[in-house]
Amino acid sequence: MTNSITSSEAPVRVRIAPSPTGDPHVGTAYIGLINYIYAKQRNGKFVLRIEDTDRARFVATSEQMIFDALHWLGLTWDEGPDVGGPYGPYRQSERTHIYREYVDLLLKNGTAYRSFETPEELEALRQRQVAAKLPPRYDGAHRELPQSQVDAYLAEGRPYVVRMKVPPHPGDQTTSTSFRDELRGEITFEHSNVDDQVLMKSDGFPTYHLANVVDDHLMGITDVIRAEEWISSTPKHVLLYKAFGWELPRFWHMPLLRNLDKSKISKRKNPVSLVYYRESGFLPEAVINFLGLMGGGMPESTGPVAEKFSLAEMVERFDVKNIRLGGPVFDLTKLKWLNGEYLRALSPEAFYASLRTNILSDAYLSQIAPLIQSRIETLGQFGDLTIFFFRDDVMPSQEVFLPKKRTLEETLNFAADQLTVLEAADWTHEALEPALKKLGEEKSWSVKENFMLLRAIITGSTMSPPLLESMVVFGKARSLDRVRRFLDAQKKLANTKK
RNA sequence: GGCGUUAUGGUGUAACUGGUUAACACGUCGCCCUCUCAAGGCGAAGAGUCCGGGUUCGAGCCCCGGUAACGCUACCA
Repeated sequence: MTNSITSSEAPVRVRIAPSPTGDPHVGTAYIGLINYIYAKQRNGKFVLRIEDTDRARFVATSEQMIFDALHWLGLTWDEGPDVGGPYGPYRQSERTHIYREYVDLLLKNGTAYRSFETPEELEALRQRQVAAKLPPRYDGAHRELPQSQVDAYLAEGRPYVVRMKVPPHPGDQTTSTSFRDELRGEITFEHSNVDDQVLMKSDGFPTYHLANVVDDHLMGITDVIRAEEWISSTPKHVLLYKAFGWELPRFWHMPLLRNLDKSKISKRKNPVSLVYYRESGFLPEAVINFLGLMGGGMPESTGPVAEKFSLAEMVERFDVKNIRLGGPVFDLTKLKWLNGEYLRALSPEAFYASLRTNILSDAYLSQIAPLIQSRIETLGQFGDLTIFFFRDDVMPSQEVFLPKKRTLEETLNFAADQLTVLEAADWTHEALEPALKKLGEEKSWSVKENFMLLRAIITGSTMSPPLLESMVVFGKARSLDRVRRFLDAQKKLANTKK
């Protein structure tokens, strides 16, 4: 079967739909950039929608950080939770009544069903399938549950999820779904490879798949431009559009940004937080320019000049036809060069102003000053104690970070544990202290050893202003990156010694 | 394992509807400039286009078959 394509006359409406689960991600900026350009070039609308349906991973401060980061890059949206618009609300947690309504629709027309298994039962099923070398998939046990049974379960208040009934079924005998990816052509999936996806979780929140399709339709989205990782999910989405009887948007799947080793870009191997880039002193122009280099899109470039362009120039000259599908490596080396180019191009006044707003801001310095006031005898010593706030290459030697009574291996393992704790923690003194101490107790590391190791990693020294206060001022993104870079460097060191 | 996607120097990209020794940028190395380090200038090395077939006078571009990498395979997005 082939599905019809949205008529090209419809006014273009695109969107990005980040999840507020942590720091704003460089991948969000990348997809945001492409969407922004696409909309601007066609006089379309660019929508920002917050996909906060995952309660477990929700981070309260994340949404504002996403707004700030995108604004920092100069990407502005026409509709969104903060600016409103005719298709709101733009926060999925405020639309749950809508999803419920549409799920009922599917339940009624026989394209979805309730499934009453517990997570444990599903896990057991999965284990059995994996053991038998079968593809792990829902077995459809509750697909055709008798109505009496469903009513009985419902009456006893048994929790359930709603699943999509992937054809073939009485209302739809098709065995495969094809859709057009605008960058790749037709892609086909056999239904035997499409799982009966959960559409609504037992907590009443929709999954991405349901919320996404419902919102895209209700918000009049004409072009879904998203990352390649969604290709495998697209048949589910197409099936949903079909179940609702809705017209399909165009699908564009952009290549995935990669680490140096070609895996999907990840915080373990690359700074991915936009906050990190801002706080480390990258200019938004450079970041945008660099992102624009990823995956092509700009016309043939054969000179040093052609590789440097502004957001406005991208809107002018970017062409989706030029997009390359190989996953581009997000290589900091080139970004740094580009950033240097932009820095050098600044007037001395602008450069100084940038320094003052980004690195030497009053806000930042006034937080640092109290940390060292009682620790210095002349103002001239300010730099001695605070240099780690302003350096990029802090890397303690083994004699600095390794506790006397610990082996290298257990120390690095503990540092990795610290990283895990820090990643999950709210970035306040009140939250960090107990979290770290708890870890120390669990692993039998004294408070002194515990904090000293982290101090060494963050400050590069065994002597510093109060650690936790310093980390709070230094910021989560950069602190975490410092720990990750430390672990990474130690790992490489160990490998070269072998 | 299954399904899907992708494949040009170390990295990002270029190469008109197949047409000369595969181009540019980053990085690397060398030289110049210079009190140092950058920046800047000049130059060099580095791919024969994942592999194997085929079509063609001619293939990075077309066809077939492999391989590898990556993604998905959650009541995460």
